[in-house]
Amino acid sequence: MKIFNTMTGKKEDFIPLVQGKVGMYACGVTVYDYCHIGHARSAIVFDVIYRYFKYKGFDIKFIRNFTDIDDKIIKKAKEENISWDSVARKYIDEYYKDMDMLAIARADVEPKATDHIEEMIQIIKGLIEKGIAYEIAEGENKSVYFSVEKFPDYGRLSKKDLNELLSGARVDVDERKSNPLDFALWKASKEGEPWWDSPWGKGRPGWHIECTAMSIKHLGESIDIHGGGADLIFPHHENEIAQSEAYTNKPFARYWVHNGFITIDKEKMSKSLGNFFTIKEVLDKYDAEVVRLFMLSSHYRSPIEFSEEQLKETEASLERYYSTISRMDEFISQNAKKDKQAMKGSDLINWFNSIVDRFKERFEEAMDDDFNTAIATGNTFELLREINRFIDSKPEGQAAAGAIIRAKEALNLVGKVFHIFRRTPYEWNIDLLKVKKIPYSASQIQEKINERNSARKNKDWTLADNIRNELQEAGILLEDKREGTSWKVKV
RNA sequence: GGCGGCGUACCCAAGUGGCUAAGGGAGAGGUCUGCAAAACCUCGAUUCAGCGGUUCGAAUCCGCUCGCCGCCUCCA
Repeated sequence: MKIFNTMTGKKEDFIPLVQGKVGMYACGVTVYDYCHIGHARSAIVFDVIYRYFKYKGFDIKFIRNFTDIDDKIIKKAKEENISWDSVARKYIDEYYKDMDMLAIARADVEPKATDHIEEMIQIIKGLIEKGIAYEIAEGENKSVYFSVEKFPDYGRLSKKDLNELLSGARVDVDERKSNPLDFALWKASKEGEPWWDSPWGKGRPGWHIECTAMSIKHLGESIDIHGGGADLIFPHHENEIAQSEAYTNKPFARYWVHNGFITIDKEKMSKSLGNFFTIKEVLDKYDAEVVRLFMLSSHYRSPIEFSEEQLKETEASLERYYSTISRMDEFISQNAKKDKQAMKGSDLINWFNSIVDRFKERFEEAMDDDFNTAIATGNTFELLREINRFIDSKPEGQAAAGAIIRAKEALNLVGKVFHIFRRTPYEWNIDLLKVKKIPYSASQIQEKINERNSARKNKDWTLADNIRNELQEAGILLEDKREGTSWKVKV
């Protein structure tokens, strides 16, 4: 297995600290607002990485935290005139609603920063004792800063040179800090702000220290994988490394994994630019599976240009998947009971079986190569074409049905790791009726179909076509087949 | 200004030294069909931003140019 490591800028063989085990930490969200689809991407990427490690038989422990105390949360609380912790609670709830919709698995531990104040204080104390952190008085209380100059490796992850950072510094120059790049481990409480008791009086933790504390507590001093969005590389992850390694004298994380951004009109989606879509907005118009597949159809490190057009294309791809499954199911039910005498096309069946076997191998090859979900999705749609070709060649009998069953299992393998392809074609269409707000229920559609079928029996093509058109205008397509008429939602 | 990345068909997107440059969407033609849909078949980049170079051989490595983006400040 190869993983691209931000630290070295290269793909490296994945060698876990303890054989067969993986400790992985992903930086979660700051809970002060609804999540946007950039958060969704990060969540989906690490969800699939998590599921793939499990699929490969690793015993993985995955931690994803919540930053539940922070300037933005405090600001939001003031604006809405509610307490900071009710802001945090509200957006944690909303986060879970979004993630459940997107079928993101829960991490093994989902810790909150404010549940680890004591651990953070211990680490900060340790850093002060080592002379790497220092205190600054702020009235009755004190703040604590990390001295970047005391950590020689500072800048290694983000490939930044301390002097160059300084010369181009856009950071606030605080005269009391010994270096403008020094960052807060502990912030003295200002009037009206939430606070915790500490050796430095009333205050609250800085942003970066929480991840150090939670990572060490839940996974130990050294872990295998630490990740998050690429915008966390600097300063957040750089600072985490500095504090953690200065404190433990051990390597903090072996592999640094960062997902790329979502862009709108080629620009990074961000709150400040206002060019973002919330997860809720997108899920109001598109099925969650469409969003997952959309994210996975490009490599996790590439930027993804987000647009409705892209989502529609992905929706069409999924439609292709489900309509193929529908054909497969029909084929299986028609052939499963036929005896061996009825078998036709055994060479073809062998050929097809070998394609399916190769597909399974190629799936792992793709995923083993830095989680290349884009290749894997490409392969999946190639397999769909092979399946359709196989069915079109009209093989018959149990062996043919068996081959199709094996192909379905192969698709389920991808579905399991990507956590898509979870429904039956019928369920997919029922859900599409809802998401596309089509004013017909399944039973109403069936009534129309029955009505049309009697018209067809009487060769009343005008009435039959009128019914077809009526449904089509509502977004429903009818398919006449030998076995009868079925319907699906037009995408 | 410093550092990093990207530029592959109409659109999206893999491929990072060597079989015919995956796959999806859109388009054109065909088979099938009462009509349609689906599916399948065929067509579509002699070419990978441009220009040089290395090599028996490059979209893939090196250099330069052009264009775009990100980080350097909170950010998934």
